[in-house]
Amino acid sequence: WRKFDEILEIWQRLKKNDRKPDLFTYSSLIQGFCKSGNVEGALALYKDMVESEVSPDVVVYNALLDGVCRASKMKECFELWDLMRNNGKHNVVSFNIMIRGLFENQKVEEAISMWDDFFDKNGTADSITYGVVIHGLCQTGYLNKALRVLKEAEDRKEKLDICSYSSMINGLCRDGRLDEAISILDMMSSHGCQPNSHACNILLNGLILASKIDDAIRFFNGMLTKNCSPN
RNA sequence: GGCUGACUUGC
Repeated sequence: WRKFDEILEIWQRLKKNDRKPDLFTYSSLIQGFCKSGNVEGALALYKDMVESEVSPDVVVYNALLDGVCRASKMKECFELWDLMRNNGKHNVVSFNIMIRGLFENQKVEEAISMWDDFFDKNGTADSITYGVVIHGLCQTGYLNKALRVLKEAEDRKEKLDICSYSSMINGLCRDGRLDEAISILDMMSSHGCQPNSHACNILLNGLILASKIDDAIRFFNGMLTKNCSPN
């Protein structure tokens, strides 16, 4: 809160001295407001920036989009999204934020269709897109669809990273599909992603909670010989 | 110089 007052003071001094905040000033402040939960403040800054004829770029829009999603302001979210599409101010990060936001706000159908659209239109998914989609699908019970997304990405040799795999493993464990979880973990390094201790711990925990103690011990012994040593 | 994803266990 002290920092917040300091920022306000600096801001007022900036404005009083006729120093124009530039794109990056606005961008940093908007992000800061969003991250501290003050989306209204961020939107006010956005308005101020437009009035001052500093044109918001895709990073500013993305920060706002993420802010409204986290604040569950879905009406504002869709409005902003339309604006971004109409102005061509969106990129893969925008899609990642949107898909995550839709899943987080129980708009599962919308999240899935946004992903399908993106995918069909040859939007280039990055490893974060896969992480968001797989995590979202697992959290909402669409395990098989998540598995399909993962396998298809593997087949196309697309970038899947540790977050996609650990989400998938976590989802399978929580659904009691432990054998599949084990096989995903066993196979991931052959697809270019080394398991880390976080991923191994998720699986170990799943095995133990399911009382599969023998499997847990076998897996633990196997860890010692793989790249993921226990922490 | 500014934007997005896994959260196991313990604390």
